Amino acid sequence: MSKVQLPDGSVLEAAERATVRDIAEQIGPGLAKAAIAGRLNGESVDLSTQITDDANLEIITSKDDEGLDILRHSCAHIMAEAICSLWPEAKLVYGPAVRDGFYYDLDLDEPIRPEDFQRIEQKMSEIIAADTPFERVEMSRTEALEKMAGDRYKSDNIQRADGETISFYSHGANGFQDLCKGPHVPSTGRIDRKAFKVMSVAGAYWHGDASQKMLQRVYGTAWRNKKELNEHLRLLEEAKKRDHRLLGRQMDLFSFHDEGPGFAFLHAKGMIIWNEIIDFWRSVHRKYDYEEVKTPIILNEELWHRSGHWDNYKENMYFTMVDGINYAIKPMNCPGGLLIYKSTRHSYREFPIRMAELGLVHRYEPSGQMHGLVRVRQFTQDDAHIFCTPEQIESEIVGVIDLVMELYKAFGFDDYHIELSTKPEKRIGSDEIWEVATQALANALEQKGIDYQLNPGDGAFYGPKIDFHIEDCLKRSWQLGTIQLDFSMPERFGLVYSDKDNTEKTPVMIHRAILGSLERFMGILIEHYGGNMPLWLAPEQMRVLAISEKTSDYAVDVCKRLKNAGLRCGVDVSGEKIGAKIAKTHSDKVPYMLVVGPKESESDTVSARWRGRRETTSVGVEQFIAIAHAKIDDKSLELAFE
RNA sequence: GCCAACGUAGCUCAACGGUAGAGCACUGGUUUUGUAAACCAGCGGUUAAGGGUUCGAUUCCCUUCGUUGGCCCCA
Repeated sequence: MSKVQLPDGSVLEAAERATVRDIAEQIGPGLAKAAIAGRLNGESVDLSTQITDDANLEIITSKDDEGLDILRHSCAHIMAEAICSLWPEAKLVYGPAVRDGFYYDLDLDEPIRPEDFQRIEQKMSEIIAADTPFERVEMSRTEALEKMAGDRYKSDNIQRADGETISFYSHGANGFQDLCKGPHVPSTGRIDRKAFKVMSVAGAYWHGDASQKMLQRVYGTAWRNKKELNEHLRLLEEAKKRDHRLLGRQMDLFSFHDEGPGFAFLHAKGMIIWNEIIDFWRSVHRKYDYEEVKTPIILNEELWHRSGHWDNYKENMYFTMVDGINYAIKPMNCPGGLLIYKSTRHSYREFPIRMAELGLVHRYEPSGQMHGLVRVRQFTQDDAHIFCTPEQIESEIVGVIDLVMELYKAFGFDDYHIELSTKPEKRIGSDEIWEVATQALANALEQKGIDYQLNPGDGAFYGPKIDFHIEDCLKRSWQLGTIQLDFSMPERFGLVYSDKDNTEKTPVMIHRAILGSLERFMGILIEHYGGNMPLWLAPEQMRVLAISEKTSDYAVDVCKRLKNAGLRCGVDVSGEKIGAKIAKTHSDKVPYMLVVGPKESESDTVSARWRGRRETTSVGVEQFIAIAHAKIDDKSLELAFE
């Protein structure tokens, strides 16, 4: 007889050889029916697991996130069986649950094609309909290795598994079995036949190692019921509409061409957004006491040998030759900044020197990496290099974090995560220096009370870094800002300053970018707003729409007055009907539509409606100008007035 | 870079071994319009590029380039 404590604190007596399922039944038949697995002393287990001792137990249903994960993981097994029955030569590698679904990696020479998905789904449906139980078999590691001898993937998985007990799960009439630590749903029928879908297939390296064989990774999605699946599919469709690549074309902001893969062409409207971002960026940097510099794009190759880029970054660089001399196209701005520093003598009294640069860099990216504006081969970094004394490091980093927060907040980004990346394999500088630098970054984060994720081995080659990441509409994570501490570069370049005691010392250098790449930032921003840019960023802030050509003159006049007031105003005096003009303006995502007819013409007003709203508001022209200016100055996200 | 798919008019997509089509956009005309798309006509393509198979290729095969989804990397 064991005592089982439930999450609410109550204690149940468990009968001899009682299973998790039995306890669920003791609690209530409804729960027993909904149960998927249990959490026994904090560990996830099958419903069939026996309770042998006093324990804490929680029943997991599909309502729990973990329950959903288990459901998806079981669905991955079902898909694996389906695929193996269609392609008996397929070797299974690894199939976990992931966000929104699951995948299974397979070694199979014949490519699985999207046309095959329906066949796979059909097979999965049959397996689910058969509703056979998932059965767990345990054995020792040695036995498991023997059992899987000849299967390099499963043998490898066994060797990597924790603990000495290795488990297999089987289900289905044909005895499909797979190495797995579980837990699983009690039987295949617990998956909703109408709530899963095979989504895509892609290549994936074994162990993520590019030198290993490429496997086929089949992605699927699975939900509690059909309604949730449909909602998920709908959200994917919605996300596609927010894709900056699509909006960039629709809104005429930028384009890409075969003549320059990975090099963005910014159109006139895109440049308006670009310049607004930069104007704001400059104003904030002035406030934080930064100076701005500009360094050349092409510099002698020798400089890059000195900086360590040649040894550590050559594969990502472009080179050129002029007058028989080798030059490199800069992939980073730091060496140029160092030369500026060196061009005059420096005293500790000047420190910290905060030298910002909107620097255009080129980095060679393998062709499969490019992605709209967020992954390009040429981009503008909102870079800065801070030269300071060791004592100033922490306060400078805190200052940069404050600046990051202020900039992100203005764009409405509250949802980002921070990573601290440490010493990589390819690096310059001593271990001791790395330790000090890494600690300084960690201290600053802790001082600000910021949660962060540790990324061992992911630092830049010259120092550890703090990165700021944000997600795009398809939930892909992108790095924006970065703060990198560097003790090595100043030494390599022989940077010095005169200290209080009149000795020469080497300054510390902090590299930082906040928006990261302006191209990427703009791409993320477009998705963030779904193309509906706030007034201060909108390429066309308002458009005057004439009811008919009879009021064209007034419309043109109003537009002119708004332009003279510094507003970005357009006018539509075409022969279209007013309904068509409104529809067009709306699809162009213009914040304000100002309709004018004879009535407005007489009273010097406009009939205003704003993006997303059908009602109109009559407002005087001068009054509207004042309202618009106020909203632009506030960087307001809200268009409504009245 | 690797695996897979895709590339047809400015955009979104048809046609799939037998003369390449539609909607939107654009141009001209009719309409003079009161709040989410009036009507008519016209313009627009060596079907990404190159090679091969074939009487004939947009369609089948190969190569290159580009794009998309992943993997590995990264701002």
